[in-house]
Amino acid sequence: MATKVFIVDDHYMVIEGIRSLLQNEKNIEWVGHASNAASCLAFLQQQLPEVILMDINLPDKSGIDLCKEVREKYPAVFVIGLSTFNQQSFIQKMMDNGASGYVLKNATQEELMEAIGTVAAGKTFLSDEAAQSLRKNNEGEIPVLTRREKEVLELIADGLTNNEIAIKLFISVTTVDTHRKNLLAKFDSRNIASLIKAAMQMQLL
Amino acid sequence: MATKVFIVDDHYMVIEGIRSLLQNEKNIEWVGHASNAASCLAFLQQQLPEVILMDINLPDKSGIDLCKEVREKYPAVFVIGLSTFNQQSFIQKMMDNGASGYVLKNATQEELMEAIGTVAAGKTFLSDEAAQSLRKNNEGEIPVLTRREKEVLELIADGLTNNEIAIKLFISVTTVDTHRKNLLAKFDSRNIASLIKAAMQMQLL
DNA sequence: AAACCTATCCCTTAAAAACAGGAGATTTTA
DNA sequence: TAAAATCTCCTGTTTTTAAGGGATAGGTTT
Repeated sequence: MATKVFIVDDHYMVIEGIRSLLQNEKNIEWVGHASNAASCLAFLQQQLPEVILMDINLPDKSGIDLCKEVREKYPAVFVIGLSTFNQQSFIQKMMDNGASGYVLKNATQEELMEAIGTVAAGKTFLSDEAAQSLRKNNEGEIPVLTRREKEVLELIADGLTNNEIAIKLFISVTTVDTHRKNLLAKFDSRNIASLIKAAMQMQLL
Repeated sequence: MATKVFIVDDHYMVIEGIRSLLQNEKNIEWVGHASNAASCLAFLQQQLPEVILMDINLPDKSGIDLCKEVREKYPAVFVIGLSTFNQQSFIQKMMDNGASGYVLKNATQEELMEAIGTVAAGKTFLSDEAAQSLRKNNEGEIPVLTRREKEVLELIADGLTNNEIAIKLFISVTTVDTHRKNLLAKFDSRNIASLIKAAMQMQLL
């Protein structure tokens, strides 16, 4: 029986590329594609594929969030993350949110087929580079930030001083300072400059 | 006569996608593809296409640099930038380095065909989104930094204090301070936090 | 030769951030 | 419900930045 595969990617060229890679495979059934999270969810109400190839970068919602939502609503559907970047932070987050695999967009047809097969069988597939990336990064993990910390971080990155942030959030300057302190600790940064750089690299800003 | 088209992109899926989009077009002749800058340059020594679709992100060299090199060596070859990001800084740099057009990877077949046709005729093609992005960004242009300023900027982003930077570069703290001052002015930033964010967005770090 | 860029150095002052350490109140979660 | 997490606020001290001013010297371009 053919594995039913669905694609979510906002790049037409990538969808075409995957379609072209899979179209002659007999044990793959292409059930459709979506270019954003909303139409993906709409599709799933009608029909359930066995595997979803999901881009990390979607226009309306990040693939990381979409992955979580899909896995909660339809536990039988397996998700393979799909990304241009070989960035540990993304991979980590996708796997944390229930993805069964991760494939880079420079994957070959063989690798893609292997990934789909492995994941459809309920196992985990990580492309070589992605696996490497996961392994080596014990340090450099993405800190878990609270809502307030994220808010403060964004305002800091926008150039506001503690005082201005305090006014904006209706809290005391000392509180802002505490959040700043905790941010520095969580990122293991010496000062705001390196903190902002790290946060940007981790796509937190 | 068919337009000879060559692709440089490190993502196999994208190459497949473009190939699939163009394969039934009679006025397009697919002359080959490369997945990095080096093999692109090697190919050009053998055969010259009329149009190169060039990814911005290549493993060995940025598309921005490759574009410049190709245009200098082979002025008859027109380059269309190809990118996932609709980021003004990239577009700007590509055009500055002699690209004749810029297309996003979510372009449709029609848009891609139009781009190739326009560029092959010696004109400029910018996809709608890219054009918008170029227009609105008179402000937010990338500052021109001196060698020293770049050095200092990087050290600041790495979390060093002025004092540490001074020691590292064998210059006075006041000099570091001057560079910092000039950086803030060039980026029109209020403080280092927003400066680092801006620099990261412009891919200067 | 004059104009310009770059890098270097100096001063002052006020504001801001970093560091240290504690502590009460409210949610979340196990 | 009890423990943990989160948000809140405090008092200090020390270090670093920001922002203003100005100056000199070497090199490049025009």
